[in-house]
Amino acid sequence: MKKPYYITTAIAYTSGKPHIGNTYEAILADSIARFKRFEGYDVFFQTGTDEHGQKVEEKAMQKGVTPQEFVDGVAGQIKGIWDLCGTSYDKFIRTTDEDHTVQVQKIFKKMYDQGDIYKSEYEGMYCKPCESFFTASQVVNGKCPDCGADCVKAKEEAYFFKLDKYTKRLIDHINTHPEFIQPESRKNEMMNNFLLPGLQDLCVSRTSFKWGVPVSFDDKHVVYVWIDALSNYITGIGYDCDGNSTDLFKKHWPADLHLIGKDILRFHTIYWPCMLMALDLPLPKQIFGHPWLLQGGEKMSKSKGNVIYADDLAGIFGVDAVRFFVLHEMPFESDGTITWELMTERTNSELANTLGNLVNRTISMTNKYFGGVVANKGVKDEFDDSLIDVTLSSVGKVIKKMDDLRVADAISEIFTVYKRCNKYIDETTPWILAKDEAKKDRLQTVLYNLLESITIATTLLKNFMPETADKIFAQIGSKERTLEELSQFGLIENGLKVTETPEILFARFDLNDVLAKAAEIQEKQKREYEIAEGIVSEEKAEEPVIDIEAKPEISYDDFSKLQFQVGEIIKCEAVPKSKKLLCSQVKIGSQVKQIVSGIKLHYSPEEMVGKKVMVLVNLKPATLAGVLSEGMLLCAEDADGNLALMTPEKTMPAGAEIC
RNA sequence: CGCGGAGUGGAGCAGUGGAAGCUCGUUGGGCUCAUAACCCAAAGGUCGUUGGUUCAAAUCCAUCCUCCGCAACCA
Repeated sequence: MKKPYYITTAIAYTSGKPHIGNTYEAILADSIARFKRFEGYDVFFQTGTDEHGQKVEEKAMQKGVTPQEFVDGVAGQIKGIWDLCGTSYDKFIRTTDEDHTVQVQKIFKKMYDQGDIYKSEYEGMYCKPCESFFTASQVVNGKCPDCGADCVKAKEEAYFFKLDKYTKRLIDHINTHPEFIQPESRKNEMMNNFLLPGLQDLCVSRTSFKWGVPVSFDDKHVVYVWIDALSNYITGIGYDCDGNSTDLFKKHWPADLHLIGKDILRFHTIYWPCMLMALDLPLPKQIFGHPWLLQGGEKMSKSKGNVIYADDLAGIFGVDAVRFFVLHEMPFESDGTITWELMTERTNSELANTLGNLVNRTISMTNKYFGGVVANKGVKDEFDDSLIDVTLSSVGKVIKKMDDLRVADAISEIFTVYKRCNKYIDETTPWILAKDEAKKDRLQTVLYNLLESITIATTLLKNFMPETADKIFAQIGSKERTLEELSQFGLIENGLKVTETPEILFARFDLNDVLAKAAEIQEKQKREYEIAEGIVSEEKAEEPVIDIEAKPEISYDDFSKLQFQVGEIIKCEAVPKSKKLLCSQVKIGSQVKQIVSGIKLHYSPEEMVGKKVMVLVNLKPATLAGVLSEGMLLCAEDADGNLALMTPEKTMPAGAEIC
């Protein structure tokens, strides 16, 4: 029977589109999953989305959609990017999946029943405008770090998970399982910072927002992120709290590898193991906290407009170039860098020059000298052994590197073979052999050896760059090998025919072209961000202008007859039996006027209240739809009839004259 | 003295006690099958500072400097 292998990524939070750093994790996990399959493991690869929480609730409200609609959109976007990048997940779990939420409720209840979870109060600094709690360390001089308002000490009812009960067991486990936390340097961080000083109990429920899994026995509370999100690793493969877990779960738990960002290592190496102990489940075998991919040395952020997205990169360079970059350029322990310049340079040198050109020149020569026919004539030379040795020995080296999760080094080993092939061409000088009819068999053998080496290396490459590998096999006409076959050199059968028209695998990119495209992308991104944050209006760029019929000129005296004032809407309701009318009570100075306006299609009564608007005050009162109107609210109207109330650009008191 | 990580040729990185390496870039040369690609060679580093351990230190210890991350309910 095949040995099982269960690998997961962290589930991505659905607050927005994932950038290349998030995508890196999915691609990294994918390459490991593919390699394990290649090695003959029965692999289950799970990824997905973490969809609950306050931030999602807020973002959804901003957009005017329900949280479910919002996460459906973002989850689709995330899945789309994972798919685009060719991640071969077996399951994409969403924390809003019903089978997941049911289990989360059961897990919570079980922990509560057995005394691991208890009800208490959370005390912290509370900011009223933000409706948020902050820790003492987050608060700046007693002010809210977000909005700057004063924070007050406040209490909130909450459930807590008892961590200290399991701390000692966890410390022992970490000490006796050195491979548990990877890279090892992170282990000390966790031990010294958190475990050894002693753990505070973990807050596992909230009452301040609603978008979460409800606590089944206390509907004021929703399950807070940890129990909800972390348990995806077991619910996704069919864990059941009541003992009816699926065969899939029995086969694959404990997980072989949780692949996560280093920023959430604490949750995975401390909270998650404690939770598993409470459920009496074995701990995952290994947790790998990978470093971050940084844009030009700094963290990516939307407001800086320097976020690089996988789909933008793939649009220019192609999916496999992106996979190659993130897999090959990331250091093992420290953060890696991605810039458009680096991406261009790497793609040109490694992919276009070393690999693409090698395949292209080899096929070209085979066509030129032998009409595309491949054959091993067995005429050896002094250079052959070294080529064969480098090729065959690469297999073991790649496996060794992958065992240590050294993906970047594994890819380097494969490229060592391609480079050796290029050197072999120079050593054997096929173009000189071709001039001598007597050396034809030698020439054909040289080309055979090249194609054989390329086939072997590309079989390994397929785990990291699946599309490219398939293209190469298609062009050569050879087939990918099994792991067992990789111990032999010379499996291509005589008579194989390469393609007559080799396509360029990777075109070289001109840096200036790339930078121009990048600038375009970043400009667009910045604009989208500003629109989303309401900094600029959507129509700002290329805004259509409107021409209206000109009215006769008036004198200043004519103008001064009109009295405009700022009015504050203190009450507003729809006018019954009317399609368009809203009736507002408008505070102007010390008096309140009733004004009816035809803006119901554009403003709801609720959003009207509190607005400061421009009012024509001395208009003769009139009755509209049976309701008295003592003035007029001024609006701008565009060609489509959309209305926008005129409001003062700075805060002004009700009654201020507009002149 | 909060905790942790990092500092290696122009750039990006490997290298945890025993003759300073890799890729890119630069310079020179070779070659012409190929995507101005490929191959060879050279230049370029007091391995952050200062001290210590050792026959031997980029590597271990100490000190200092600089940068970065984390600091516990911001997912």
